[in-house]
Amino acid sequence: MVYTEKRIEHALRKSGYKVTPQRRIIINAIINNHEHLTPAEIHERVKREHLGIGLVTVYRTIEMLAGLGLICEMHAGGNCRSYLIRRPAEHHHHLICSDCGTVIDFTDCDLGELERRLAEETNFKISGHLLEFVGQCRKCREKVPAGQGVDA
Amino acid sequence: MVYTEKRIEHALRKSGYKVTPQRRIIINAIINNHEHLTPAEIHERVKREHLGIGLVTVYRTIEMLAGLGLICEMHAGGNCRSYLIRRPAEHHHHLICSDCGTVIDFTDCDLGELERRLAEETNFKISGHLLEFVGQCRKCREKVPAGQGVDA
DNA sequence: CTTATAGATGAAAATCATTTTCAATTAGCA
DNA sequence: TGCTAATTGAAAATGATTTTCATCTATAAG
Repeated sequence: MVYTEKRIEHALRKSGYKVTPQRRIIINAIINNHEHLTPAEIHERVKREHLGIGLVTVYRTIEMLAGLGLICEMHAGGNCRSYLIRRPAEHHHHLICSDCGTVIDFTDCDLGELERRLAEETNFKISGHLLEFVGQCRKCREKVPAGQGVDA
Repeated sequence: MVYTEKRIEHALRKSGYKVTPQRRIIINAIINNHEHLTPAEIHERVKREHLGIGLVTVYRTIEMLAGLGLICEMHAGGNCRSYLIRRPAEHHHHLICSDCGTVIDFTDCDLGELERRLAEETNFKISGHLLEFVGQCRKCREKVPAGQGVDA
């Protein structure tokens, strides 16, 4: 299932939110981008279309969209600043290039067995998980002269 | 392998860092704590022993320790503020209670097969991964009257 | 045991991300 | 069309983190 502008607008209305031009522009900026963006980066892009949109509105819209599960956050390697990524809320994971930041999504993680065991051992009711692989994409690997070890 | 004060001090010296009383106190505060702490929380605890230690020094020490791989960061659920956790840099993962914040570590993740396949499919050189389960621990589950759905 | 010095410290200021406040505006229902 | 609650943007407030800089100190060298 792919999130189109229409579908998102419908979801907003269904939850009692108004569909404003600002929100439309912000949503489109996120939809039309295949990388993860910080709120500031989204604001950057959004301003190209409509100078007046304030960063505050970006924050507010992001919060709303995240609350509805229409976008999701990501946590790239070392630094922890929360990045946002355009993506349906479906279950998926990221493979991130530590050099250039390229993100590849994948869906199959096959953690059911581990989750079951953990739940049993710890008495937790597990509601979800975050799985991200970090590495170096081919392009970046070809750039550097020799291998550098990274540890996680 | 458990990180003792001695071992950590040795690691610092080996890397050319000086071992100061402040650093000792900060390291001990982190070692003697089994929960993840924010820099501010570490500062809290550290001040009990030595009023003079500044938050700045906590930040600087944390950065140094993280750089040496002696402590690690964690990324708890929704909000992304970087938490620090006392733990050897050995490979391990977290199971986090979304209500009370309790963290349980586990080491076996069995992602080798998936990692191999991803590497092959994407041409990435994968250097590590982040895996965190989120759920509700028994105590917190018993507190609430009925089940509330959480999605990840 | 001194001494010299690079590295470390702490206070204050600077920076940067995020949130709050509030008056003006507007989407969408009646 | 008009009403009203929701939304917006500017500015201020807040909070976390980093930088600056003068002072201090761990430690290597003598």
